[in-house]
Amino acid sequence: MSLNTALISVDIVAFRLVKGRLNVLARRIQADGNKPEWMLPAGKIDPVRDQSLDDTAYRQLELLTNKKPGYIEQVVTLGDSQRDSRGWSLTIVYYALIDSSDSEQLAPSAQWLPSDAEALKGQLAYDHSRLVQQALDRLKSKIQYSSLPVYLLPEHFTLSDIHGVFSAVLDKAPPMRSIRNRFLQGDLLIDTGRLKRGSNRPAALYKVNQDSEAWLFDRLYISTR
Amino acid sequence: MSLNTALISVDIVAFRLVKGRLNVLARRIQADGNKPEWMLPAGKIDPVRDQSLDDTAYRQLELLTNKKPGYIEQVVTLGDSQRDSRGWSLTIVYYALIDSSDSEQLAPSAQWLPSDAEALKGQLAYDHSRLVQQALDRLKSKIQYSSLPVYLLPEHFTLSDIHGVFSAVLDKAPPMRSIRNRFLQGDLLIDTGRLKRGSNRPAALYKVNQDSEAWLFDRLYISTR
DNA sequence: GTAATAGTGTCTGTGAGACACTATGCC
DNA sequence: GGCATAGTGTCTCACAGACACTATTAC
Repeated sequence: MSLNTALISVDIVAFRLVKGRLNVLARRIQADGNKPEWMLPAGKIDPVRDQSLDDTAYRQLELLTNKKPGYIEQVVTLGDSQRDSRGWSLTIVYYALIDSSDSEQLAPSAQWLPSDAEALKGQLAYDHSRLVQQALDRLKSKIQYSSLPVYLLPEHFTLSDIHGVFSAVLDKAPPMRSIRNRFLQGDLLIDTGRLKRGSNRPAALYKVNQDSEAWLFDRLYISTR
Repeated sequence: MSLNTALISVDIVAFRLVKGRLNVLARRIQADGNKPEWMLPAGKIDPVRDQSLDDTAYRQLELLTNKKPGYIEQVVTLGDSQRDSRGWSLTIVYYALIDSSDSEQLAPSAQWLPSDAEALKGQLAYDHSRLVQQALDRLKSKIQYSSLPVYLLPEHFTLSDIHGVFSAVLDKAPPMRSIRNRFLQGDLLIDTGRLKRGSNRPAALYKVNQDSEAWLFDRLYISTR
């Protein structure tokens, strides 16, 4: 049996908005020569500390970010004989959405990299740019019929901020009218009563209603396809 | 490290319509005393024969059905320290849709069991009834916005047969009018020109357009929620 | 006041659902 | 012919999208 536990890992694609752009969390690795110098947060299952795979994902991620992400979801498990030269390998891929609050305590070895597909290909080791692509595909799909956008925003945000999430993830966004209608229906958001003041008319600041889980709508936005 | 490869398995929840009811494929195990006597098709990765996890799933399933299923999809990977008394275990769960053609060559140890949740709890060993539930949840959800129903039908089928799939899976179905509008749009189905004759007006027989993959629609049926 | 962004009113389009209707087979 | 199931016509409803409109702030 050439499959051993050294080749089982949980890899996390953590997304975050940095200056309005979608970024991916990466960890520096010892660069030897021309090799790419980054990898995704990843690690082995700790049979003692981890009660479940979700625990493994949370633990790996928190090692770098020092806080619990607002949303994680398993994407897929990949296993094949090609990806690792040592033989059969098994990778459970997660993605995580990190809220873009100001305070952040990243580990020194960690850094946010723009999620641009081409750039990542040159920067990420192993087949990690492919894992990012798969996680991104899922995010791009799910953002269109769920409340996921709010998990990329800070605690308090405006409806325009949601528009910004769509732009960052999909490079296009539904009209504000549609975002408004969708996100203000139900008990999804709570109006904090506070306003975001800028150079123009202030916008209402909302926060997530913690009573409600990530919500699934029953239609896709069409303008984003 | 108490996690070893003996505890990695690929488990398949294969669905099929038997006399209009949703069934799940099970394999007989040596019953010792009062224990349940069935388990899901499952097995280990064969690092030599399997190029990928999908291969493992296909191989395990074909051992029992002797034919390739029309549709498989990975549901989730479960890992925790509770499910197997020997320690940490990892299970990659797939579901498969088997077309309900007449000819079938089941292995002697295999049998179709009604997918009724309560009944399965008493019949399936380990936590397999929970795996069925998770696969069924996915199927119930996805059937509402995809062309999956056709993968549970024989090669030639009528639009009423699709209605029957919804009834079997969800215990309710969209109106025929809606099924018609949805499934006859695009190039999803091909009218074979043949008719299914019964005691009443014959129905047009359709087949799947092999050019088109499993199709995703952009709205859920509402009557099925 | 003007500029700029927030937010509303309302019309159109699409597809699900309701339901009455017609069509075509078996007996 | 009657009956049963197949299939159509068409109205309503819900929600995405388009777009003109009003509202509220900074300056």
